Amino acid sequence: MEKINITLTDGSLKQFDNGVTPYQIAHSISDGLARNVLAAKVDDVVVGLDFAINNDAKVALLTWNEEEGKHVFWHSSAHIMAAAIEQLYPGVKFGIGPAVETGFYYDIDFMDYKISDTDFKKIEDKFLEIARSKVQFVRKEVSKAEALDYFTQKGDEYKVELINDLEDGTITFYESGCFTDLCRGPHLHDTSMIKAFKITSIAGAYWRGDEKRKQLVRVYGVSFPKAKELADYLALLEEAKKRDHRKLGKELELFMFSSRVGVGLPIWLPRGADLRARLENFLKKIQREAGYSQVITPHIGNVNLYKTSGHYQKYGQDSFRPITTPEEGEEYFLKPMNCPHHCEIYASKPRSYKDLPCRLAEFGTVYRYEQSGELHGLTRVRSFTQDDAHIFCTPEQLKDEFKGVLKIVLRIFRMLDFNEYTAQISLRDKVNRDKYIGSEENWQKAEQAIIDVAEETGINAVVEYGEAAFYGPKMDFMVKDAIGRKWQLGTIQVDYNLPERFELEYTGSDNLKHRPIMIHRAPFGSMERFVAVLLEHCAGDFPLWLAPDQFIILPISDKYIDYANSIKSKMEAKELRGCIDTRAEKTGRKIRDAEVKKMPYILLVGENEQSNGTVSVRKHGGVDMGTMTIDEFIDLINKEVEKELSK
RNA sequence: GCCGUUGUAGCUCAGUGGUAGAGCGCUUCCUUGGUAAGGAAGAGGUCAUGAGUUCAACUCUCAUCAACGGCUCCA
Repeated sequence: MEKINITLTDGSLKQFDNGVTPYQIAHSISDGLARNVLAAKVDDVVVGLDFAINNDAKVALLTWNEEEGKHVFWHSSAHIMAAAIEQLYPGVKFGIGPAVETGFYYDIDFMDYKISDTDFKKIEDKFLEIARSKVQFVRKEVSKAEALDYFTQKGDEYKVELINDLEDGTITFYESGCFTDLCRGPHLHDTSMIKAFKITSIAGAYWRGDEKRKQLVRVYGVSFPKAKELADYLALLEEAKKRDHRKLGKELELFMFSSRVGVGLPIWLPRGADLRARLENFLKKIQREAGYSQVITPHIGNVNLYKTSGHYQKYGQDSFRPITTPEEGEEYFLKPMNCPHHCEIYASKPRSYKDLPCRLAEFGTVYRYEQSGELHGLTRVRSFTQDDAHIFCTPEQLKDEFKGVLKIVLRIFRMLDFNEYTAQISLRDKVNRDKYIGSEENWQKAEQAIIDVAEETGINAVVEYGEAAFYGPKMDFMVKDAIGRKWQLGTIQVDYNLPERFELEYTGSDNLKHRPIMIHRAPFGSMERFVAVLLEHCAGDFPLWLAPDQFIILPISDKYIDYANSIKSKMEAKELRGCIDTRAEKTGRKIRDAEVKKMPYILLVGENEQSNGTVSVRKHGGVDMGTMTIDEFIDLINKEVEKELSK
């Protein structure tokens, strides 16, 4: 028998008979691995365990510990869930059923069946019944005609539609018991490893994501090789709920909503407004140092402004209705973006190349209509404040300007310990380039500049082709919230369109008129979303420089309230902020309440402290830092804030 | 906007076809205390809103509004 060379992930080389399967390889290594292996990657292609390897190859065995292993596991689970549902609801039709980040879903047309969470239990039971019976996944290559024939007969028009889009000769079915599905695979060998399953939610989902087509029922599920892992996962979800910014925002009295004010319109309460102001002031300071000028523009703008910018044509119909003046019938729009206003500022006087770059910054509140079902706490609202700025520069300056912006973004992320962000560079479609405005030369220059800057800065950015806006390439920053949803925060966008539309110019050294390039940028993205994500990130334990209260003073008894007041005044004179718990409660109680309120420093004052002019310091979390003078404590806070700000 | 779930005291939640309950919080009083809950009393609710069924609706039905989980869209 002919031998082939298999390179394993640890770099070791082993010889096997030609036609060896990943399962056999796993088995040759250890019984344990053979029991746990879910799928394999052969030369970077994920395959099933029965895949016959016919030439020298790199093989990685995938277990539950690998994302790709989990995905195969979940994808197979999706099939079993579909099988369970088909048995319980004969005649339903199936759309697609992929694995997702955590678990999987299947889009199903339930025909006349009504389905709700009361049905979950029986589907789960049926699922486990099938899984326990150790059903094998059998791969079958079929011709397009056969495939179409099968699903036409079954009456599943969704699968027929999918098959019609496929090339003949590449179509495979997977059979698991009596359920046959169109599927590229790969799959588990059999269902015996799927030990736990739960339907997590159901939702409507348009067929092929198209609002105009039929809405199917998307059934979300998650499965695990061990029952305990399911329990752990559910516990983790419970834990994550405690970090939810909507819950924390209410508890810490940072912001609120009122349906009487209007849905999706956040209201910042005093403590939240103060916190936001600290963030804004911090960024203003950085921007001042980086040569930005602060501007302020109105919350509405004449409809013609947005006709010039193009926003009206694109968003006019899907936005708040225009505001009209009673006498003249002029139309105004609530500002959906700040850029048109800033373009007007740029255009307000002649500019020389010596004036560039011109950096105009504004914490500009914008208003956008979002569908009611889309609103979500502070992360998706109808009125929000962008930490916006527009940089007008020459093509030569683009790269440095981009780099300058990126530095600000990264500094903010570093300071707030946002280590798990993802950066995405969005470039033009590689093939279809008709839809992009701006010269080929400028685009190339800008795209290259972004790539170079990312490299020089050492950030780990994913490049996505075809994701650029029609007006220019961009770089976005995404951060996950407590439940794992991704939100876009910062963005840096190059724009050739608006300078064109507003006919912006500068006089070059050649005494000719040139068109500047514009960069839109918002390091936070929006103050609302940023604070939401920050709140979830730190679970309400804000860094000291941001915390609404930096300390709370707990008098041991009301004999020491006067002393507490004198300390508070001293600290306020040094621009530290805090409060006093004057309730007639025992110290243990006051400490507990202060801990629950996430007070960074708890200062106990009683007889000892009063007679010595000191405070007893306890840090949030229970660390006793001993007794110190008030000046020492002020110094302690200042040093900590300084350290945080210099990260 | 669409699909599904939910809506009872400031918060977290019980509850029943015969016009409401707990814990926490709040108010008052007692207690004046040393590193995560001292004691007692009291106030507080058109049971989201509107219609319908019924002798009777917080409970059943429908509609509306809002919140929550998704879908299309986006900071």
